[in-house]
Amino acid sequence: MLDTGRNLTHQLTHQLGAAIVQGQYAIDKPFPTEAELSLQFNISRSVTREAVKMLTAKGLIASRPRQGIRVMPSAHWNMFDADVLSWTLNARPSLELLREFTQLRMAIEPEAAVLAAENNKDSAKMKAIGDALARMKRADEGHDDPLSADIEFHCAILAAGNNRFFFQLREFIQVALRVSIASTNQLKGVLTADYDDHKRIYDAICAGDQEGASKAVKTLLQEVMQLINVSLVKPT
Amino acid sequence: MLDTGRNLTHQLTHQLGAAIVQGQYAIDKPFPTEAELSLQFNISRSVTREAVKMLTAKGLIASRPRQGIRVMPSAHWNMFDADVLSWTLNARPSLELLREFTQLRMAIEPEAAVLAAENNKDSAKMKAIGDALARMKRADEGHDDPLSADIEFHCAILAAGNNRFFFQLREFIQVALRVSIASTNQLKGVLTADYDDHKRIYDAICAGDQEGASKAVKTLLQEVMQLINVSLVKPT
DNA sequence: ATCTCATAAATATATAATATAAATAGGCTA
DNA sequence: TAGCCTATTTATATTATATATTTATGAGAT
Repeated sequence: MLDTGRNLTHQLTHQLGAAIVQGQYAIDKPFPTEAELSLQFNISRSVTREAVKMLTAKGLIASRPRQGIRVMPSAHWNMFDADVLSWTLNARPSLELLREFTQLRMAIEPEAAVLAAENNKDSAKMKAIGDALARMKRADEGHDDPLSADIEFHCAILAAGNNRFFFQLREFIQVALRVSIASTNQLKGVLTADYDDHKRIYDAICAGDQEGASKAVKTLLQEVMQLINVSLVKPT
Repeated sequence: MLDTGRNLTHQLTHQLGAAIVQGQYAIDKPFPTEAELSLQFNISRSVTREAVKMLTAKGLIASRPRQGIRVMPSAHWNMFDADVLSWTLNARPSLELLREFTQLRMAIEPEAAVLAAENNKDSAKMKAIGDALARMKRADEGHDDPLSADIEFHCAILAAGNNRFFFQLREFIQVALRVSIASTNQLKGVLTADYDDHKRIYDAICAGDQEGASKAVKTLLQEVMQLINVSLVKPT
């Protein structure tokens, strides 16, 4: 136990973070004090405090003298933090959460494609999208990992828009796609996303066709959403 | 110095976080070591380490033995963390960043309105939107704060959609709207946003008119964007 | 009885001293 | 030149102790 990660603080952070997100410490039930955690994990007080501070920074807990540490309501958790997201997806790999994630994608990605199309003069960024598309083709022929190629394609679009907020969402999308698909491999269809659908997006962006790019992304995501909804109604 | 915030660790975290985001520590220039920071702020090693861990959790820095602490490239900063966002906006209250933020809103908020319209049976959440709208009317007559009412309205829509990710964005939108408008009060027009524009959004959501709700939000945000673009081209 | 104020207890906060481990740079050897 | 020591730097980790903050308790006054 406690031996994944770079150092003790990180290990404890991940262990506690995962446990909290998993609901192991209910919001009303008492959370262990610093002293108890140190004892329980056989670890020094400083390490415990540092881990507590990291989880505090991510919005999972808060601590005050005399009151101890308490778990914050999940509304306060920073879901856009890659760690928190990955703990959440691993703890409860529910189709419901996957649906919510896809709804977010349906907001973000069409607009990201619009921004990319607006910025289609930046040849380096266009090339990055094209390269990812090429990887997808190679993956179709069995010479590359289809999931990685797919993720890279969507991230390249997010990066192409000259917008720091969209750029930042790459890691988020990356983690969510990888984790959620890994844990719900029943949705195999998402993996083998059509090359042609993606090529349509790429072509529209390169042509500077904002409306077309947006539409093409929406079409793709609606297919994903439909798959999820079918699975939600009639779970296998 | 160092007396805002709950405890020493938080104070140091905010001070260093703001300084980093402000570019006070360039990414290539050496960052002070733990020992130097402790000396410089006349503070114990533990407090320094805890602050470093909090900033690490937010993606601003990373630390390794022998190498010390280094500032991460800004692409790695967790911009969706309320602290990081507020430091950034306060450090560089640029119209450019405001434009990027509004582009993000144009992705998020129309879809949020769609989800809210989809979920229009939840009377408590509909009431929350209605209450915020009422506050806006009162603000128009000078009996309430127009900015707070405006923010509350948009956050109520984000909360109405039964989607954890959109819900999480409330704090983000809240901070960004408050800070950016506070520092760019030249855009007074954003403050006195038309009551009628907002009422149209509310009505469409209540009626379950997804398309109409989306359109109404887009119209509102396009006005904001136009104002920003005008200011960007011809700064006052 | 109820209110107020002092006291006590619990817990995080903060400091300090010391030891260990990891990573790098530089020099040494082959 | 390549590979291997060795020294050094720096974060990492432990431990002991002291302080501050908040809540609960109880005594005394009204």
